[in-house]
Amino acid sequence: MQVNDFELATFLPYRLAVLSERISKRLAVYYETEFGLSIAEWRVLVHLSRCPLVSVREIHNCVNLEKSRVSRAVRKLEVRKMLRKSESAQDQRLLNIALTAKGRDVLAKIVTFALSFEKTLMAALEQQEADVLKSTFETLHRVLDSDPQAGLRSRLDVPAALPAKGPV
Amino acid sequence: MQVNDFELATFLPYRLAVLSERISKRLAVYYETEFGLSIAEWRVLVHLSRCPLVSVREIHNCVNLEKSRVSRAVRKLEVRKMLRKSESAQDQRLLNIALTAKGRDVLAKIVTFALSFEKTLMAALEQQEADVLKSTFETLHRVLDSDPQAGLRSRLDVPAALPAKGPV
DNA sequence: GTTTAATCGTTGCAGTTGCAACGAATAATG
DNA sequence: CATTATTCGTTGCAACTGCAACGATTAAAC
Repeated sequence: MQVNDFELATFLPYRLAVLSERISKRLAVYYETEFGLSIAEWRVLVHLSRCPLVSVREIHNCVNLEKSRVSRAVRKLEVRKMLRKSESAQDQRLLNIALTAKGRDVLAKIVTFALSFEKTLMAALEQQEADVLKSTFETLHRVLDSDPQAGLRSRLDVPAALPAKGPV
Repeated sequence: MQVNDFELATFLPYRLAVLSERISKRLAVYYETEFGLSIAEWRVLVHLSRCPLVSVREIHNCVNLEKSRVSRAVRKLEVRKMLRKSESAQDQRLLNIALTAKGRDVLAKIVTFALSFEKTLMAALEQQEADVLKSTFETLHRVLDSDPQAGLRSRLDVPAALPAKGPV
């Protein structure tokens, strides 16, 4: 193997990383300048809109964030009154985290922008391209699923059809 | 727009980020445990194998890394004797950065692994999927190219066919 | 030729990150 | 019941990050 044969510009992991970062940063420009939120905080808000009363661990298991990162994002969102923390009655180790009205308002605005941004991206693709892209994500994830050295896939990233037994 | 209609799991920027991170981390497991390298250092090494005598700025322009990140990666690689720094004769602001034999050896091993890893990923895709994926990357980049709020695309990430006038 | 502007690589700084370890609470074991 | 394991959310810490500013060098402007 000649080292010089290697082309970073066509190397799949690199291409994915560059595109992904560029897209994420464009979105972040919006919610950072508009609401001073980080990507972790944005993901936490989104998860709370689907799951109204959840623990730190559950968020961690669902949105691909380290639990310490979730913990810190939650604290910041609490300080800014976008969510409320209370302790679970059944299990005092757990937190019940829930959106406030303010959190819901902010999230609604970001979601509106996020969807229109996504629409702009997808509009540039042929229908067939969009379909292939979707199935490609799953195919590549499956390759990693069978690689013991690869990290695990978050529950939410596994298509609902797949076996999803028990709680997160 | 109902906030609850928003599904993170099918949101393109999120899906891209999750997949990209999972793939990059799998690769990093190799070069971190084997050679103690970071992703920035790995990209610097790769670039040097194509461009034997380059400056910090040139690496920065080519591999999507902040110049301070490049500067620090270069220093670490120099300490570990994988590259050599010398100052340019024509312009004393510039550095001439070049791989050492050791750097070439280490890089060759990583490249071997990287290519076989990429092959494993691509082998799971139909030929048509692979082609579509490639064009999809370019299509999405072009959408961002026309968005003034999006970051610029690095030179190396623009297909050679596109106008590439003048030095980086 | 002198002054001003631009570019080079580096670094100070403040904020963020992941990891490991922690105390508190619950579950499992004997 | 008592003891041991496990799980919860948090935090200390060291490493990393991006940004802005820096001195040094070169280019541009006048």
